[in-house]
Amino acid sequence: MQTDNKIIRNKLFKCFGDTFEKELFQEIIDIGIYQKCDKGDFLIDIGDEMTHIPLIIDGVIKMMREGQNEEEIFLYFLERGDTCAVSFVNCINKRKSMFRGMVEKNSECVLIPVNKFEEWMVTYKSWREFIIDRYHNRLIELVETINSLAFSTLDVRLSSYLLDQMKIMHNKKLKITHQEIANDLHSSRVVISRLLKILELKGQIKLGRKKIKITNLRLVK
DNA sequence: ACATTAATTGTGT
DNA sequence: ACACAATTAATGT
Repeated sequence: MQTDNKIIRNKLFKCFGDTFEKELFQEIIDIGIYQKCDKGDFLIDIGDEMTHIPLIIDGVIKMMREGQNEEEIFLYFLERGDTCAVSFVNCINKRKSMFRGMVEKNSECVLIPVNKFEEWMVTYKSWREFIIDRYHNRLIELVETINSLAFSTLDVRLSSYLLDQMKIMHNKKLKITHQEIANDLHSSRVVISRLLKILELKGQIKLGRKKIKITNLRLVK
């Protein structure tokens, strides 16, 4: 690893230590490029060439898709132990990224060059299984997103969005504005404000300026 | 500490 | 969806 130190190694081990066999883990240490990114950075943007695969060892990445206009829609989060699974296929085919990955919470990752990625697919069973497993998970998440887009009303989507945020941030207090939620869900701020108010009146959340506290939120469809 | 401004949220039509 | 009021945070003096 280029920026060598024990802390990174330990973090990496915490996330992937029992996923990968020893030799592979050592290779990751040797070859991987450590990168820190701050909130708001783009880890990957739509149209970017994929040259590396990130293994996320800390923080949260928000993946989204952009429509024709300028609007974005939230797809799913990546957290520690995850990797940008969709980029695998893009890498192999030398395609450009379909998604945008924005750093939601200060993150750290280790970048693996594509050629190593392909090599390890053949040489390491644990790598192969890891990739397939993560790809599978992404697919499930995407199907869930599609389901909710197609069949759920906005209030249900909002509730599940809040629960999602809570889970990924490991915090019941969300620092987020109504406008940001509206952008993610492809709705308008006013509508989100109203739905949030209803949730507050039901006693499921507590609203504050730039923050939402989740008290008793349940998903009832 | 106070006044001004900007950003965020609430509500009626 | 739009308009505007109300509230709160940020900044300057």
